[in-house]
Amino acid sequence: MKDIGHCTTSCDRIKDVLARIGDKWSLLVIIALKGTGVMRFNELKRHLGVSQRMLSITLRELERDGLVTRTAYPTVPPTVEYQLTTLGESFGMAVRTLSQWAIDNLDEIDTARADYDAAQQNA
Amino acid sequence: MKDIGHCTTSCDRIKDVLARIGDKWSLLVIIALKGTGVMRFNELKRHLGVSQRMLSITLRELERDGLVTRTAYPTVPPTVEYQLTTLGESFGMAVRTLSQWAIDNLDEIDTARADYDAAQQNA
DNA sequence: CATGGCGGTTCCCTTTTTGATACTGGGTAA
DNA sequence: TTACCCAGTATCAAAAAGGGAACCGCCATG
Repeated sequence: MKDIGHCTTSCDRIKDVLARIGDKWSLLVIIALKGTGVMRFNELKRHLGVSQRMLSITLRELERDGLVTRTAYPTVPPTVEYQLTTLGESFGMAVRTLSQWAIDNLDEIDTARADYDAAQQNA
Repeated sequence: MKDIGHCTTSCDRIKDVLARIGDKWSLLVIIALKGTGVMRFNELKRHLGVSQRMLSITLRELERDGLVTRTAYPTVPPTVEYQLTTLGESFGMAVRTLSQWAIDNLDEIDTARADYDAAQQNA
């Protein structure tokens, strides 16, 4: 019998949502779209340095979750544009808080990490 | 020659910090400690439903990054307490924005997902 | 004619991550 | 005596994530 976490109120929901949109590429796509507004597939690919396979999967999931819209124009060569939905924008705001914190505090983390490693080496 | 992303200003830093503290267990530990104040190892383990291996790794990284403190008391059986540092508290604030968004919008994501799947099945 | 670009999908292979299990050691409760 | 608890560590197996290349149709360019 497994020990099921006693965190039914919010922990499980957070776990759920993190499992869905908490991966690296999803967050980076959201951030990119939030900054640029609308982007095409290969534009995102070059911008993020992500493989087309991962980008394809990531965008499909984000569209499925209602965070981005996909608009295809029947041109040759094909043109497909991605942009955030209202829900996606709202998520982008929350992500922005996190990424801003990251930018502001990365140096402090680096320092703490160096200190820790130095202390470990002496021990 | 690989295509190196043109996102040198903030994208790489965000990528860095997400690689460090953006994983599921780190975020959940931060949230748990933020809510409870101080917790012991097995207390966290039971609360989150995480394997001891992952919890051990996660806590060591969080301590290394200066986000949590680890205090061991030489009792028998051993007692080890974890709590957020000031930096960890500050990170907790940013995480809280994200987790609150998760709680508020998970239903909407579920709906969008169901709609998408239904539309796919008809196609 | 051959090549390249767009926006993907599919297959294969490698790397990374994660979970489960067993072990430590000493005190304490059954 | 036997079993359990805490706070881990070490090891192995399974699963997931991710990269690379090949392929699609179709048009423009060299």
